[in-house]
Amino acid sequence: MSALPPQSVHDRSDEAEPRQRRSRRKEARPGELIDAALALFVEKGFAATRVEEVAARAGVSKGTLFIYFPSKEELFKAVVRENISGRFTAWGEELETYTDSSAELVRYCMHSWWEQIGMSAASGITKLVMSEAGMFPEIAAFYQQEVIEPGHDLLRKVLQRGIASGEFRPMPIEYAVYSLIAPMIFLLMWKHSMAPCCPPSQQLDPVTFIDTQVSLLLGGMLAPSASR
Amino acid sequence: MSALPPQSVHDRSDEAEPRQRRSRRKEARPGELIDAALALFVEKGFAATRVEEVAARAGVSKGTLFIYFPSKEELFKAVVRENISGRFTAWGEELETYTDSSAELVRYCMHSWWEQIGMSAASGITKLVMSEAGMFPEIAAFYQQEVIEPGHDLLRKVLQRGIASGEFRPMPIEYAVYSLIAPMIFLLMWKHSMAPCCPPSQQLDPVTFIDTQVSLLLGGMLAPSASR
Amino acid sequence: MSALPPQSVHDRSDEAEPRQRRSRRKEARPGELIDAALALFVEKGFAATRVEEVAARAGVSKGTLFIYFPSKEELFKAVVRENISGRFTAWGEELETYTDSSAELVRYCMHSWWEQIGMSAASGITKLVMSEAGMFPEIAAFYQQEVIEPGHDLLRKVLQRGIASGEFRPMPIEYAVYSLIAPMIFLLMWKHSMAPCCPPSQQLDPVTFIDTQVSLLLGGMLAPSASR
Amino acid sequence: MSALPPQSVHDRSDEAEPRQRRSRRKEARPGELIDAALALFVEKGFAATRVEEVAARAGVSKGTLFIYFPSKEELFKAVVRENISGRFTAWGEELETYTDSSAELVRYCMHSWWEQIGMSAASGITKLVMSEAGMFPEIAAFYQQEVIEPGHDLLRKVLQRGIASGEFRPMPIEYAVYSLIAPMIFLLMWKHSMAPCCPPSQQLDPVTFIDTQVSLLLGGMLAPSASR
DNA sequence: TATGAATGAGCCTTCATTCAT
DNA sequence: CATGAATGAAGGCTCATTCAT
Repeated sequence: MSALPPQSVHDRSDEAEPRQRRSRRKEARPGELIDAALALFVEKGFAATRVEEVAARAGVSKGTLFIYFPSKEELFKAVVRENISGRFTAWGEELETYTDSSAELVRYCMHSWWEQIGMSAASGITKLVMSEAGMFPEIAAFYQQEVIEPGHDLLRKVLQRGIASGEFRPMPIEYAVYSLIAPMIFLLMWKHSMAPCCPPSQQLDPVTFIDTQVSLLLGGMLAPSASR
Repeated sequence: MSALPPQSVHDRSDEAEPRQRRSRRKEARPGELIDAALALFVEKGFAATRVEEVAARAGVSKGTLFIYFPSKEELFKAVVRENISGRFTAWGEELETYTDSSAELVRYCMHSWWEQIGMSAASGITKLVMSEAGMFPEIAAFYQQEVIEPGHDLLRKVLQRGIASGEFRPMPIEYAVYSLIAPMIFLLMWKHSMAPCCPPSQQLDPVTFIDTQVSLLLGGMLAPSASR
Repeated sequence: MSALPPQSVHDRSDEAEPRQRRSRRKEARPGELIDAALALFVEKGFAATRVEEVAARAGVSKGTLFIYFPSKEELFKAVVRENISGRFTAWGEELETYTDSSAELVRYCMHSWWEQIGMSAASGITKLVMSEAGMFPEIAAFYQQEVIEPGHDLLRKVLQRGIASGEFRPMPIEYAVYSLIAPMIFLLMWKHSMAPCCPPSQQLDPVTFIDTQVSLLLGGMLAPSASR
Repeated sequence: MSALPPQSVHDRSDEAEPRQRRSRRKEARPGELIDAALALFVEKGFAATRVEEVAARAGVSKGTLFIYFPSKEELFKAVVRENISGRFTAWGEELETYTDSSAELVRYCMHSWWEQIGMSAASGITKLVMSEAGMFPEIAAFYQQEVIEPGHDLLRKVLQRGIASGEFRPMPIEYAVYSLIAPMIFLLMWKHSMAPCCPPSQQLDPVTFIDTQVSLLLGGMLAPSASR
């Protein structure tokens, strides 16, 4: 995990050198707007977010936003599109060369996903997409296709690897994959929905949650011979 | 309908006997409005749902809605309040008298929940609450307190029952409970968000999903001695 | 001309009895809005007229306008549609039974048109349509078809009547018709465009203008035998 | 270009020799902008024309336009000012030396006006001024003063010449002049408004129209003695 | 009590105008 | 001078809410 390529898909966090005002920013604008929009859409929902807020958060005026995005809706789509992790191919390659046990691989996948997606700002889009799916069915379908499906494929391979090696017992793969996806989706929804409204006593620690979850699931996946 | 297990929390679905139109409906109005609102809020979100639509779906005029609910926001709160299952106490009693194995109990809980909550019209409020949590933090907190917590307590007891009897191995109970909750929440979100946008090939069968999920988790919960 | 049926196509000028506020006005609203819109569109043009002004002039709020017309553009179309004179059929019948000379008939037509169209509030739509033709080609085509054409047909019949009776000499009828139309259109445009901006010394008296115009044209139309 | 009959007021149509790009164009800029603006204003109206379009059509950037014209309104005024024919003095001189009959002179004036004004790009300003008179009263008054009045004076002289020579009968001169102006204004309005929206079957041929119009009017102007 | 016409605050979007480069 | 990114006032349109009937 250490040597992995940089974090988030697009990185504009460092406002390091305030060089030439105009020209430099011009290229940065769309990204800054998308970041601002992501944060606000996730927090308040699409409808309740005013474009003026987004613009203000990106440090520009309302009009400027419309230079880069023809409408609020297109901004939304851009937010989703831009935050769709293309990391799956990288992960796919990582999987090919993985040498440890499949149980370890499952555990690694889950934690890795959390660290790279779940903890990043991009984590909000899943919540966003699920919340706004009713209003943007195409977006939801698109997300399903571009994010859920690839992730699903990756995990299927992981489980097949384990079954092929005899480490895992046979299982209904398609549903078992969802057993891995479900807690992660839950974690995201929780983080962005209930967590901010709950007292500290009821906060979930993601890493512990994932650990527990994986341990339990692996208990059901590992072949009896591979006793623990 | 009489001998059936307690259906939905409130039932106005059957327009069976059109007795006295006026009088009967008068009392039913708020409930009909809440049902209509629930359906629309879940489908389109709070902001994108017009009160006029809600009224129309309930068969009344826009003005009438405001006789029963002082504002759209209050309508929302009423929707959540009204759909909060008070079934937990009933389930609690059921648990006390349950005699089968704890593994069976877990399985029973999950399926029972799905049949009574997940499949009902009320299933949407969870999606609703999570989606709108950003806009209605009090509602989210309220939901957490009135629904999640009791459910959590119930499941905790189930697990403790298994551990106490030696059927389950020791485990971090709080997180293990979330291992049971997570897939159910995921299922709800899925049903109301992605499912309507996905091709048939990618639809989840809830029962199979729950089955697989429970089997895998139980694999991790059951004590080694209780080998399968 | 005195005994002619009522003036303007639709008459809402008399706010006589302020009976019941709500109900009575409801039916009057669209008409009041159309009248207000006509006046403002003619005066300032389509784009420079704010819907709020129209509403204010009709004595309602901005929102009310949109109850009756889905958009400013539809309001514009309604203004044109509503002001399209259906008087042509009545004139057509009048023509059939006319017994005086064709020269008199021509003169009568011109003055009659001025009194019934030119002087009415509806006179502005011609100016409006011509001014906005570039932005509303369909409207212009519609107007051409529903107003210009019927008027053209009527005048053609008048000229044919004169030629058939030998009162007029043969002439290129289509263009001769435009010789009658042109000064009337000019008069309208003038009234709504230049007149309000010109000093009194340069105002045209419509009746004198029409008189002169008709006299001159008839000079060219009358057969030589019918010497004056 | 030197020996040619006085074309349009300003001519930038021929991009013939692409000499020194920069320097030559620099001087031409305002004119190119005015031409572009004229075309667009006539086509779409003042309000519906975006300055950016004008700039683009003139091949410069939006900002450049504002170097030459302080505001869109000033651009409009410049368009009108620039297109005001100073040809009246030339025509006035032509009139002094004209030797043919006054009837011929009238005919000549009308056709000449059409060829030099009506057919040129500048023909649109009349339509423009009349359409936008409500929004730009000063412009309308200015136009009246600088264009209509001189033209009116010229035609008055023509008629007076005919009356003085006994060729024309006495007539109310001021209104008779408008009898000549009206069809020309109508023709312009028609060309720029209805014509583009009408089917070919209803197109007017300007020359035939003018011919017919003049013939008819002359019929009413010529003294009886001067029988045809 | 039920209705639905009316309201007006609010938001998205446009576009003339400015100004740093 | 030329550019085009940025601005922000203005205006079309929506919709929750009110209230006379």
